[in-house]
Amino acid sequence: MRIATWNVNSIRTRVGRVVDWLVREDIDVLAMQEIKCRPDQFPVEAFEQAGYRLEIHGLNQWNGVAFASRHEMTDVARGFADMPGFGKPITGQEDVQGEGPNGLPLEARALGVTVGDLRLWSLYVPNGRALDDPHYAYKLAWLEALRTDAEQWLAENPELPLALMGDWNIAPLDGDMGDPSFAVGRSTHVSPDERSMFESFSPTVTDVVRPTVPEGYTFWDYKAGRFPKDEGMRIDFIMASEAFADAVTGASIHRQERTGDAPSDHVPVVVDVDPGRLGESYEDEDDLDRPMWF
DNA sequence: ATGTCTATTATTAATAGA
Repeated sequence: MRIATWNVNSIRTRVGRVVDWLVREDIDVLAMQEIKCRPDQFPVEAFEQAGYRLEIHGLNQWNGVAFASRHEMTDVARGFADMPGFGKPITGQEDVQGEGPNGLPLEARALGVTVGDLRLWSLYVPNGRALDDPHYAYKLAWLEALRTDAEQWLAENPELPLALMGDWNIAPLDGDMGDPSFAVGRSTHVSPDERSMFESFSPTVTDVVRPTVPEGYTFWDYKAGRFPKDEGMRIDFIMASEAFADAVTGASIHRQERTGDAPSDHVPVVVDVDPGRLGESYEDEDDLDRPMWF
């Protein structure tokens, strides 16, 4: 079972490339971010003809998250319970769809689905823009709410195979930052508060890609030749619970997808999961090759 | 090199966001 996350930077611009990649790489489930469209604008036919179902959460031309899956998706959640909104306070007259616990309009940044035993989230963490920008406080509050809710999901079910996948807009380690326009400790994505916030997700969820792929970026800005100079950033992550992590058999970052005609500025991040290693299969009589610590 | 992409509004040029 191959599960992936990819910030596609407009699905309408990228549909051919994304579907080709899904089929070529034999991907079962893809979490997309920055689809930049509403569901009625999403190019569903190309995915369906390739054998994928879709769940789409898009409110306007900004943000937007979605799943493409070869398998049935259930328990679809648009946003998580404590997710804050952003913008002008809602007075009741605006054309907004949803209001956060802070009374501000919700953005399309989180979509949860269940596939088999797996609980999967496609997440587009707010960028932050600048340390003194209101979007920066929003970023930290959004992440804190996500961590709070994720901790609760796992408190209710410690064996839940949960993955929080997407564009986290944080480069946790110095080696994850190769873009000289970001100063470690003094810019967004690499500030102490953002890195502390990222660290605070552990051990609830941990990075299941880095153990297999210790180095490499997932994003290169379009500007200033960042890709040819390999001045990128590692900001896309698959963060998973212990039950999920125990079933991971491999991982990869598809750097090649930053090349060629009209690439996204992000590349896909992939994990391979062995469903036989998940908790529901422990009782299977033929599952005798499972690790003995189960 | 205020560097490049995207989408929208309004009309082939401007704006805004990342």
